[in-house]
Amino acid sequence: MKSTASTSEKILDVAQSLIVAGGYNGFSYADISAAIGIRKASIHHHFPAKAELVAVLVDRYRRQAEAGLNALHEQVASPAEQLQSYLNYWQTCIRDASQPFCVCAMLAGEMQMLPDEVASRVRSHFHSLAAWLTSVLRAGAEQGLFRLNRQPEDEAQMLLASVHGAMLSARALGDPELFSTIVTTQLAKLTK
Amino acid sequence: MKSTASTSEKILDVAQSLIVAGGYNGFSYADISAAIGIRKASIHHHFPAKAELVAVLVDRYRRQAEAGLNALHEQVASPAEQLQSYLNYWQTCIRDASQPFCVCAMLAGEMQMLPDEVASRVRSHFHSLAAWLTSVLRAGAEQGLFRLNRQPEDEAQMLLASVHGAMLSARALGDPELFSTIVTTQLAKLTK
DNA sequence: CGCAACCTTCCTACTGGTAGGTAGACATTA
DNA sequence: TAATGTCTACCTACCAGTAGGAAGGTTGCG
Repeated sequence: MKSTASTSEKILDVAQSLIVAGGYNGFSYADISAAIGIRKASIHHHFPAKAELVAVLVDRYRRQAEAGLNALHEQVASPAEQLQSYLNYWQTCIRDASQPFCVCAMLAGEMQMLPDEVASRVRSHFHSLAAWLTSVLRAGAEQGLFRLNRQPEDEAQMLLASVHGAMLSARALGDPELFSTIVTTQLAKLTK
Repeated sequence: MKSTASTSEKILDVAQSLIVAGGYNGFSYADISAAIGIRKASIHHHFPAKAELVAVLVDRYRRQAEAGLNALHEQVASPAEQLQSYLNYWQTCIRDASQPFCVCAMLAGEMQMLPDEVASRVRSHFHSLAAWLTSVLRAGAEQGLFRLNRQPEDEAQMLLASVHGAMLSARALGDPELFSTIVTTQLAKLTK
C-alpha cells in the first residue's frame, strides 16, 4: 500500500524514520530528497519550512498514537492487558527495528533547541501519554490488578520514564531484547 | 577557578554543555568559538576533527563519573546511601540546571549516526554504569536493604532506564521536580 | 463541445549562510 | 631556536529556502 501513499505522506514517512534515527538536527531536505527521488524544492512545496514539516509530522504521530490507545480501550477490557498491549507494541517495533524509538522521546532530548511549534507539540504528547497511563493504572488498581504504592499519576510518570529509558538503553547497547527485559522487570513491580 | 582552566578544557566544557543541550549535531565549532572568544581555527588546533573532540570529551566525562562513583564506595558505607547519593547528584544538577542531562544518555539517542569512536565510548559508559549499579544493588540485597524480585543485573538496568527516562520527562515537560518524583517512586519499589 | 483560466506538482537554477576543515603568517615562551 | 598557540584568510560541501517556469489536471463558461 506504500505505492498509493501521497507524496506528502511519503515525505513524512521518510522524515519520521530519519528523526527517529538522528533527531531534528540529524536530517535535511536533501536526505528526504534522495530517499524518495524528488527534488528538494518539491519538498518545500509541500512543507515550506523544516519546523512546519516536523510540526505536521508530530501532529500525525500523536493522532496515530491516540487512535491506537483509544482502540485499546475499546478492544481490550482489562487494564492489565491494555498496559501489556502498549508495551508489546514497542517491544515489536524495537525487535524488528521498524521504529526503534518514539519520535517524541527523541525530540524531547533536543527540547531546548526545538522551534516552539514543535516543542509544544512534544510536550503535549508527554501529557497525553501520562494521562492515558494514569487512567489505565487507576482502573487497574480499582480492580485489584495493580498494587500501587504511590498516586496513579506518579506511577504513570515512572512507567513512562522506564519505557523511554529502556529504548535509550537498548539503543546504547545495541541490544533490542534489553527493552523487553527492562519493561518486564518494571511491570513485575506493579502486578506483584 | 574557571580562569585557570586550559584552553582545551574550556573548549571541552563549552562543548559538553552544548551537547547536553542539543546533541552531537546540535553544536558547531563556530558555537564554541563564539562562547569562549577564540577563532574556529584555534579549536581545530586543539581538536583537529569534531569526532575526535567528542571522543575526548566522552573519555573525560567517563573518567569523572567513574571517579565520583568510586569515591562513593569509599566515603559512604551503606549501598542504600550510595544509591541515594548517585540519585541526589542528578537531582541537584537538574534542579539548578547546571547539567540537566547525562552526556552519554544524550548521545545514546543519536547512536545510529554517531562516529564509531564516539559510539563505542557511549556504549562503554552504559556498561560501566550498569555494572556499578548492579554491584550496589547486589550488596544492598545481601545486607537486606533492598528487596529485589529479579536478578541484580536486570534491576540495575531498570533503575538506569528510569533515571534516563526521568531526565527525558523532566525536560519534555519543563519540570525539574518531575525527575525527583520519578526516581523517588522507583526507589520506593526497591526498598519497600 | 472547445477553450481559457486556474491549480497542483514538480522541476532547474540559484541565494545567503553555515558546516567542518586547511594553509600559512605571526607572536609568545621555553 | 624550536615548539606552541593563535590568528587571518580561505576552501569545499552542505544547509534551508526562493524564483520562476514547465507539465498536467480540473473547473467554469460561451
